[in-house]
Amino acid sequence: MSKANLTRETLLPKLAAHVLNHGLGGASLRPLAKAADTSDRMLIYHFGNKEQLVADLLGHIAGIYSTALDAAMGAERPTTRKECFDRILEQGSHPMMRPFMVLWWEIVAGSARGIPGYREAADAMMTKQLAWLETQMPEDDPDPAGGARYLMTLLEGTLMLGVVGHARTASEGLLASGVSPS
Amino acid sequence: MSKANLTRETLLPKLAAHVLNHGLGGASLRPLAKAADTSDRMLIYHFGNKEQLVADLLGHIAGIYSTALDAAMGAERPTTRKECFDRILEQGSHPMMRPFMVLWWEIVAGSARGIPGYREAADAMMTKQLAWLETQMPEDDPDPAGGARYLMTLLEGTLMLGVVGHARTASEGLLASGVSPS
DNA sequence: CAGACTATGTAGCGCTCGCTACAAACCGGA
DNA sequence: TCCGGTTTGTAGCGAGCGCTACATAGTCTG
Repeated sequence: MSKANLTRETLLPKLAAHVLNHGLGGASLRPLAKAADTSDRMLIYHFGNKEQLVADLLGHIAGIYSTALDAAMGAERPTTRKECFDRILEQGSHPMMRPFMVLWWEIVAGSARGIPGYREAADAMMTKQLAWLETQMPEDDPDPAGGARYLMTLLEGTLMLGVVGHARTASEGLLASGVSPS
Repeated sequence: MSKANLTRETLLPKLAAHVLNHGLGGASLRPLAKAADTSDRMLIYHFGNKEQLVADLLGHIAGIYSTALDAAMGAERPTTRKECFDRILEQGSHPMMRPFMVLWWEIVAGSARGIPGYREAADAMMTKQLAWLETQMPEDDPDPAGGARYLMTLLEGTLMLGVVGHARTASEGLLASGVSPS
């Protein structure tokens, strides 16, 4: 195995890939190490302890999410809030995003429980998403800032309901609200 | 220690109390047993294995939630959607509800990850909450069913944003939507 | 009272956990 | 070339995990 350049920076992408596929809470050092072609011994050496590793990993994942949003910045803006909402919801429901969404709820749960590092990562990702959403608001929207926050609240509620098998509840609610059809 | 009447039914309330204070995912048999004044040996004896214990526990907790909602059914209904939303949000934000909310996000995360038993419990709780919310809608609401679903989506989004430190984002969004002044 | 079945205590199995002790390999500068 | 620091491998520690084997106490039925 190539032992070249074993640093936090080269390890984090492989660790992130493993965590996206297998979860964060249940991840232990030895499987993580194997996923990064190294040993638990070296993970502790480079990160100090597991808590720091998880914190760094969450920061790295938040960074990935941020750059993914930057890359997804559409050229042409939607013309209505409804269109804006539908577009971002569809993007979040894309199968490619599934591992990320599964991990996301784990981060929310960790944030609620107060596990070190989780809250910060979750906050960063939401802040980024909000900023991104503001840029995606219709150009002629009377209140882009407030509208983005409103849409984001609706969006997160929709995603949560979807996760627990109540996607229909959300879509019927959105239909009644006039924000989104279907 | 009183060894009287050691059954699933007498065990579950004590187990639920422990889980509400210490989390579900990280809970292991021996601390759970101590919280219920018994031994890990007996937990396995009565539930078969840990997975079944967790499933039963989630069912029990969903039941607790359901009866709590029944008890919280207000005598006089709100007169506007905004009032309805504010009232239920305030109730959900009550400090007494905190352990339950923390556990809730763990259930959502487990549901997203597909852990057996989580999805069913989450679904049951949301279904119950929706039914409850429908009864709390203003009497003259033009579309109580759709309105309840809309408010619920907004509510869940608000709660999630609150958990990750974005309560302001949600309240500003609600302000812009006209549903809640905050 | 005999026997069967249920309920419980004690002890421990094999495993994984995060982490560490110790030594060897490597590598740059004197 | 030797030397000191950085990086890595091997082995293992103590603890906790879910779960089981085995024996025993209690209880109910015939």
